[in-house]
Amino acid sequence: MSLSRHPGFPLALQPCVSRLDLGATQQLFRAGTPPRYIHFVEEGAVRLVRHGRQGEEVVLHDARPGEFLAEASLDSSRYHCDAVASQPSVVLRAAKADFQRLLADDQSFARSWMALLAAQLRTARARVERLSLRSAEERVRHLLLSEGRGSRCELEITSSLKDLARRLGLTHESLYRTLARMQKDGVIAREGLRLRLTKDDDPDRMT
Amino acid sequence: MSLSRHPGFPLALQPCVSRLDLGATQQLFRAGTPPRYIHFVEEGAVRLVRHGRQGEEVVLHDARPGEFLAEASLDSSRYHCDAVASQPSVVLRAAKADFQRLLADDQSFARSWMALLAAQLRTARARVERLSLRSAEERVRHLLLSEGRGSRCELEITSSLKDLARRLGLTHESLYRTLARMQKDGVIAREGLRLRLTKDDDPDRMT
DNA sequence: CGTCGCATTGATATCGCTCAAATCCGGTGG
DNA sequence: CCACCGGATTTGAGCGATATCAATGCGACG
Repeated sequence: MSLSRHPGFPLALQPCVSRLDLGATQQLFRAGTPPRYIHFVEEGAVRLVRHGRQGEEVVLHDARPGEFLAEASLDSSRYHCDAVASQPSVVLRAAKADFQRLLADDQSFARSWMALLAAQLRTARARVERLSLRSAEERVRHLLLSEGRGSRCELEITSSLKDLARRLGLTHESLYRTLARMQKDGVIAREGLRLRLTKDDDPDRMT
Repeated sequence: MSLSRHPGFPLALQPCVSRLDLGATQQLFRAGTPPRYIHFVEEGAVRLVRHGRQGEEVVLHDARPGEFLAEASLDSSRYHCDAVASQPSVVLRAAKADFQRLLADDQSFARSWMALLAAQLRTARARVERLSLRSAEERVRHLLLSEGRGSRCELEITSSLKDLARRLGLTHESLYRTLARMQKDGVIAREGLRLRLTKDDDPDRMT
């Protein structure tokens, strides 16, 4: 089997792996079913969603190339969410048993796996904190300050602004208006999908 | 040393642990310094804060009892944020070296550590999902459905309703009103701090 | 008692949601 | 090459849910 590799995919796991090609909106697994594989996004994007009563969907996570899927479900008996490709995607998968054997046998693999879990936990908690903010502008600022790079907190939006709005718990209209207002007020600068804070004039600076 | 235990704290780690009492606003560690301990909140609350250039602070997370602090710092050479007690708190800590030795030597501890990370990841994502709901009533229903016990999703509130409101991303006034309305409408029943759903005429309930 | 914090309810303001419409842009087919 | 289409982006108007401000009752605690 020809297995082209993403750099983030563990070498040790490659012998056990198989590939899946998913069309957009194609489902990978479903909430309530028992997990039998560990999945890895090689190309595209796979969305973890849960559905409310009226069919409203909540995006728990949008996994991009280089990420594992539903790490949290590995040791539970059922998936707690649906996984759907949000665009044509390529996914690698390995049997759960193979993965667990590797965790037990390969010390360094286990370490990097724990690091990965911890990193995802951090970002999830940052998101909780972000969604606790009441105003749209504060959420945008929080996003830039916590995920932006460099002294200006520059951030390249990888998805559409519409998708970003949903991740921020806003409607896309609100996000558009908020970004426009922040830009007009000189708080941020925008070049296409690249955002950054503009203000570095420290009001408390003496002399 | 008398080491009273939070149920979430791993048994195997207890011999290496020491306690810290923190006053409100007392700092536990600082961004940029190398991590030397793993921390666990036993009582109170510890806030992870990152500072912008004008001293504006962004709360990345407010760690409550039963949570580890900055688990991801195990692999990085420096903390990426400050940790400050937001109220008088009790924190357990173990030397990073002890912790890592235990992870490497004790297979079952490593497994339970990964399970703990995964469980915390799940609850964090459940909170993200909850905060993505737009109405106060939906958030309360989500809380009961995802954390309640039994067929009626009974839930005992351990903190004050005021604190609960903050975890739900609401003001306490809104929560009071919402609970009162849901009770009047017969959606929930309330006995003090015990809540439960009264009717389950929900056709597509998940569980 | 007096004080402090939680719980509760009322009145009003405000921000984001909803519905609606115009524009832009990339892709697609004639 | 151009007309058309669908989705993203943007702006407008109005409404409603939640925040905000305010007042009161209540229980704990010194």
